[in-house]
Amino acid sequence: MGRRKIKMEMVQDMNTRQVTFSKRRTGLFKKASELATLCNAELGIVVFSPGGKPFSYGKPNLDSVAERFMREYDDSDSGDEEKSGNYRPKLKRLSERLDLLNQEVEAEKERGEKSQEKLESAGDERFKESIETLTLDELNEYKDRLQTVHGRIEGQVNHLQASSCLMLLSRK
Amino acid sequence: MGRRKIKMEMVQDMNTRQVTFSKRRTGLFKKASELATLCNAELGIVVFSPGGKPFSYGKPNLDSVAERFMREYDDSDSGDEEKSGNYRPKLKRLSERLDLLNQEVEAEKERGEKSQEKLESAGDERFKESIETLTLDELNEYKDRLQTVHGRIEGQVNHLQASSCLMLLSRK
DNA sequence: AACTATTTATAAGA
DNA sequence: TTCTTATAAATAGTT
Repeated sequence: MGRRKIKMEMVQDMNTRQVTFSKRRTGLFKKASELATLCNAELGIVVFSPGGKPFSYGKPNLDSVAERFMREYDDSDSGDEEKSGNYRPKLKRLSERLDLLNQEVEAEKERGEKSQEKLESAGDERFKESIETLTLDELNEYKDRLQTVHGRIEGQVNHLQASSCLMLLSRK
Repeated sequence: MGRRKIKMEMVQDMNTRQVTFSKRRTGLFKKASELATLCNAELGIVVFSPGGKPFSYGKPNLDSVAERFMREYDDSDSGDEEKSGNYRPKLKRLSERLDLLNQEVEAEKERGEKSQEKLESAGDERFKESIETLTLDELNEYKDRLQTVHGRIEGQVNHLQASSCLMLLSRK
């Protein structure tokens, strides 16, 4: 892909290696961006340079999450103990978010069961009552809530995913 | 980079999009592999296909990095009780709860599908009876909307499953 | 940083 | 799906 074909092994010369890294990292992120755009795909990349510096790319928002994570992580640069301790509040926050999600799902389950019951009874005796409006409204409402909850869960899971991936990858 | 230059926007045709995704994902991972090899860099990539399926590449690999990450907490014997005993179980619990959430959403999805079936059968009955055509129109219109919503929810659930796969990848 | 000679990736087509 | 190939794109070595 250049003046000459090169062997697929670590570039020996440090300078050349750094240049190669820089060029190819740019190329990789561009490819990633194109894949994301063309295929409407979500993706995240974290790369550590030979010098150990982290670079990241993400669509839609891994970058911001990565930056935030790195910033928080780098803030505690005064020692190993503090660094290790820094994970706890983060994990606690993740845990709390999951608790909230659990509560939402529980509540939704209950609502769903009630809707289901009403729907079933209405289905059985649909000419005895004016189920057309009742069922429509209630189902509609239920559907909306379901969609909302699912959307929220998706968002939260994406955050969890991004955070946990970055935690893992940035440990080196 | 092919017979023709293409616009950098989402490929409209679903089939073509899938093919493009497959080809370019392969290309991206190859580039990543080369970058890692040539520059002795560590990196991780996670991509979600348009259908929400996860693909990942990592050097050395996401699993081993994850295991090392966990092992560091297991091996920490600083006498700090919070540190030595807490993190791994905590992360594991997060993963497990994520699994549960996934199951909950699956259940919700099923419930929604049953509701739709009921609604459809109700619509059929009404058609047979030829009563209250206005309501029948409303029902059919609603059915269309419901199907749209179902499609969206299904996509979200796929995404959630993909995300939780990632969490599973990073636990152990 | 730019520049090109080449290699590599890939969009269409088979 | 997998292969082929004309063409676009990336990049190794150079300036």
